[in-house]
Amino acid sequence: METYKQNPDFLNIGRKLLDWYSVYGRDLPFRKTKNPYKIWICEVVFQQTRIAQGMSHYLNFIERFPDIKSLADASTDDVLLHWKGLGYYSRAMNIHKAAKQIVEEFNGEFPSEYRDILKLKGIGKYTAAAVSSICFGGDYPAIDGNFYRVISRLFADDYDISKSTAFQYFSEISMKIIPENRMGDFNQAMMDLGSEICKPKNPVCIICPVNEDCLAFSTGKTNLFPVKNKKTEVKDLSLTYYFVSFEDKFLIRRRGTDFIWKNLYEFPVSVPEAWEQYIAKHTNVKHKLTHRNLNIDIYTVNLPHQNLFEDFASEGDFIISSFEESQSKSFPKPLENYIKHSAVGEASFH
DNA sequence: AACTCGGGGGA
DNA sequence: TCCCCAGAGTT
Repeated sequence: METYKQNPDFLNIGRKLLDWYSVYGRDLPFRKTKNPYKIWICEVVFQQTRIAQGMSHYLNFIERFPDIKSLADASTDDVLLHWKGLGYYSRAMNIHKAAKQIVEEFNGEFPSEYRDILKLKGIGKYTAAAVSSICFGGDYPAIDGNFYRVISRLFADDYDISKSTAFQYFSEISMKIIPENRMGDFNQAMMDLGSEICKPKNPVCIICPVNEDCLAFSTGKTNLFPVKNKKTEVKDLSLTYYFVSFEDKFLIRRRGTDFIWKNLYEFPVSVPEAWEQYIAKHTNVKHKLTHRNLNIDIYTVNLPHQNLFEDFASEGDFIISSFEESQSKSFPKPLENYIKHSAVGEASFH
């Protein structure tokens, strides 16, 4: 579809968006700074994450790790702890690695060139463009979900945004409507318009600053854009855990770097058959993720002797943890919830 | 180019 | 239920 090429005034659309942003832009904590470290962290926190959901994590993260060096010097557990419950945990590991990368390769100073920013672990085209444009005046459009939606509706463009070529496609279109030297503000204007006005469902077109220019609106077809053909399959996943405890301690172990919940902690996934007699309770936890329906069985194992507990721990390389100690580690959400509501957890509250 | 990685919220 | 959210890494 070539409709957008017939639009009479691309630049005027960009100016309207900037004017709207200067008045109605959201007042967010990271809007008051051009500190590339803070902009970087916020961009990664809010990848595939709503502002309301990630805000407390962002604030806590920045408070605990106020600069690149403090992050580079931190432990894996400490970094993951501040990412606890946020999901997509490789983001935290990548941020940690990138901080070390900046210390080693860029003398501890956040790189100012787009190409250098792009070299950092966990920073892709979108985040590099956002940091570059907001902090260093780089001329790169930050093409994200908001961007796809706004542009595809403006020009009623049915290009499939789930295709890997969509980034390049929408990048070229967007360059036609962006005023010179205002890329940072423009990128943030797109984010706010997409979040507040041009929402995925029920967009508030009546107060949109560019509704006169929007082909999807004028034809009453905003619900048809953007076009996204790829459908994600939801799979079932069953897990079994054993909450092995003795007095107020229980066993935990760090997960591997494969599959889900990379580097987070979990309970033992098996116990000796002879321990059948010590299984006291069975809890079934159902947990929904984006691409998975989780079905988790958790068996409570109360051991009668401390030596059984300690032998099993040392053989299986488990950590004997108290409730308090577990609070300094990052668990998958359903296991976190289980610990919180377990007898061990409740006992520790009193 | 397709697949994988969490969790929460809105409709 | 289904879809989406300030996407990136791996294969």
